[in-house]
Amino acid sequence: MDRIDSSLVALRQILRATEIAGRELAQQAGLTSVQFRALQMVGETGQTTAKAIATRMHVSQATVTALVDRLVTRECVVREKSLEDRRQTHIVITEFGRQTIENAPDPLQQRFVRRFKDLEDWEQAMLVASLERVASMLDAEDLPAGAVLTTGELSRS
Amino acid sequence: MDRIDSSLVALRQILRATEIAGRELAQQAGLTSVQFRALQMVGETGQTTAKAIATRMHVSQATVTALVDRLVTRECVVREKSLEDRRQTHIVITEFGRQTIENAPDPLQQRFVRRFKDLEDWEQAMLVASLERVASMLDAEDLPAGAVLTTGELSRS
DNA sequence: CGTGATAGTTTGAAAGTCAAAGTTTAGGAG
DNA sequence: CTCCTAAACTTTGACTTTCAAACTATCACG
Repeated sequence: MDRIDSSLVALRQILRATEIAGRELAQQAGLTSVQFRALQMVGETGQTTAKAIATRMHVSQATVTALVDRLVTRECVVREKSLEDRRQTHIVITEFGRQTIENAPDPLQQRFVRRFKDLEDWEQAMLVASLERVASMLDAEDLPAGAVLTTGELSRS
Repeated sequence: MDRIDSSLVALRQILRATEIAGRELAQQAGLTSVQFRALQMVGETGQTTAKAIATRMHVSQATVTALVDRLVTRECVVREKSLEDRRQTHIVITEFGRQTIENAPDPLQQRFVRRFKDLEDWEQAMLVASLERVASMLDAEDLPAGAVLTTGELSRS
């Protein structure tokens, strides 16, 4: 069955393109991709907790501590003790951090969106249906996923 | 335009599922995902050169040297000076390395393939067309990509 | 035989990652 | 009110990935 190969190859290409774009994106922003991903999360709401980042990135809290240390050094975020629950630390994005995100264009996503808009109506519908189908075939459909196209690194879980 | 969001979300889910599966896969094999990827490449043909791995993984040769060092330590591969061109070193997979690959099932890919086979003919055709379409929209269609579903980490390029 | 390009290794440094142990705070049982 | 457990975080120590730059060994060509 050759279609299986075709589909796997296409899927792999999509993954690779995203991976490479992620590198460039982060590099352009002067951060590593991991740092950039974390910063994006903070940026979504303006502030979060270390725990939330750890959970979303599937990484330990210790890792997040180290990661946030670096974002603090780069003045993209600041730590603020929570007043409600003093065990928590709010990670708050700085103006500089916000600009870093904004000034980092995502050529990959832009390209995709631009081309998607150019498609015929039925084509758009087909693509959405297909992508959702594939996601469900990977048992991915219930994973939380913001509408942001950024790959992350790997390592143990 | 809501379809754009839907498509990006689905795409992101696919990426995440792959990412997570990659971690588990490598972990099960007792290697890191980077090591596993490299081992897979060696396994494809039984042997390669450091340069080839570096090129395919988009990392520097120095990185590959370090990586291969670990695969050698774990007895998954051995280094052999090339006889034709003595500058080259062939990275050759060992029996143990081969077993490591074989014993590491890829649940994600298997799941996908299994479900893909269950689809109606027209659905398969649609999925392939859609995936290839998306790949081309990401300018990914000319990237070399084996028919293997594994994500890689990131970092600078 | 030089001389420049190629393939790899070494070295030193930054970053991501975790487990395990430690700190501080919250919240409930008594 | 006190004590104990759980939760949120940090610290420490160790490993891996990654690179740039410097170095070694070889090839290939004039």
